[in-house]
Amino acid sequence: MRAAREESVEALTAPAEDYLKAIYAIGKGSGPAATNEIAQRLSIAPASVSGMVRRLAEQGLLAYERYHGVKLTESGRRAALRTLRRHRVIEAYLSQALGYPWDRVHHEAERLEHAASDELVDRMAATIGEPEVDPHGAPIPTRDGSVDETEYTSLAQLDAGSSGVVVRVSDEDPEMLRYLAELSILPGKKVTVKSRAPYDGPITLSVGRQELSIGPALAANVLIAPLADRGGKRG
Amino acid sequence: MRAAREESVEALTAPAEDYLKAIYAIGKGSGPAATNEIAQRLSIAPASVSGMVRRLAEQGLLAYERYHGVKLTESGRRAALRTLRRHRVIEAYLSQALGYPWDRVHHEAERLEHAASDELVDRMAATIGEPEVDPHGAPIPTRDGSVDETEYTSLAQLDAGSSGVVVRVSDEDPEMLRYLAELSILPGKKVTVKSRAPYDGPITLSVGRQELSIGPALAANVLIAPLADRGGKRG
DNA sequence: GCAGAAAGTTAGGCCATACTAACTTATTTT
DNA sequence: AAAATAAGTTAGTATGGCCTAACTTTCTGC
Repeated sequence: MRAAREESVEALTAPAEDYLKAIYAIGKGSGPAATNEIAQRLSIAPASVSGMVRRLAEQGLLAYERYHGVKLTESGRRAALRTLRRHRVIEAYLSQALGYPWDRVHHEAERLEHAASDELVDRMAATIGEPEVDPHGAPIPTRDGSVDETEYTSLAQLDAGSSGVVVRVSDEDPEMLRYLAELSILPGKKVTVKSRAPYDGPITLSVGRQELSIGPALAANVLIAPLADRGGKRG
Repeated sequence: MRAAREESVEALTAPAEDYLKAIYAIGKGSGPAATNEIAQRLSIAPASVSGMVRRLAEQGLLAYERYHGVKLTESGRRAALRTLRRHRVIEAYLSQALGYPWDRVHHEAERLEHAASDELVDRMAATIGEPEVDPHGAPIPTRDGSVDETEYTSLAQLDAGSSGVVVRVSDEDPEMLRYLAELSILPGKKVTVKSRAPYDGPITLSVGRQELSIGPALAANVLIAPLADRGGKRG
């Protein structure tokens, strides 16, 4: 068995790190990822994915079976989490230490995550008090590669009458983030679903003292930790 | 004349930025740079430089005459200064805001300078009070592209009996930086040359209360703003 | 002013990463 | 289970950035 030789510690290129992150996100850490899905997430042609995936598999980062998608190996998973940690620590640092607006930290972190050393990232984390989540509520992997992988319900799935605390919003679309901030739908806020119109209609909810209505597409981007039903209509 | 089309605002690649920085450093901002010198500074083969230099010239960043070296165009100079500003602001920020050790800020900044946005760099600069020099004493270009290009004397050129203030030390060699720090030869310190042994022999100087001897190779890496001669032996 | 040395360039490769077009395999539908 | 569709791969090409080897130009020393 000489496979171990392939897993040498060459530094990963920026595109390689992006592939691993994408595959991690698609498979929620351990599941398989389809070629087309990777391509779509990275905005590249599916044909390009085949080639890159082969190279990453040769490096021992992916388990790849032709025509059947890929999965991260243990070493691939570690690499993905390392990048994810960098990304999220950088986001948190930009936001907390430099007053960077929350709708733009993601974009900046996308580039910095490939350039920042682990030492820098650790110093950033220490400086802002070892945060556990990034500004959008995404959990920050620890130095040794563990993460909270709890899966939350999205606001779009919450029944009328239910309440919950916003734990996380998706981070990529600046415009959406600005809108959510305007509505004060932010991590930590308590929301209650008042009603849901049928046929993918608007969802009415209360956040703090406000009452507002949002579409299901937006609601799907808001993850919730449900609270006990406050005893209203059910099912 | 359609040459202007070539000068479009495509983002520069990291290697391109490195070439421009090197050419700037060699030509002190405006002079010509020889192929071999660029190659040496970037640790690549001279043949590789020819190719890259052609591409950069096509983009309007360099004035290139085959067999006669290159010079930065105005647009190339601006690009070089933009990168230099990023580099030095990042160094200053790492040092002041994150307690990064001064012998390692250069290395970290070398990668971050290609990834950090102008906005980030401006925020960093603002956060640490718009510094004018980096931790090694190198002047930081302003947002609008001006720099102090004063040329200082090196400690190796200072006559016995002369004094001066250390304004800058070269930043690339961590070991050297640690040694200089140990000797307390740091920007801002006053030094006086006590004596110089002939045939490139050691230079004896006083720094604060200490008296010490260094070789000319090291002394050449320390730039000095001379003070009035304190009236000793001359010539 | 010419020979040899030094400097610089071209030629021909290589690798990573992307692309399109054409083909193959897998899945779904009927 | 055959046909249609979707998903995935291969083939061939491009580009940026690097390499070595071989060639050309420029400079230097007599």
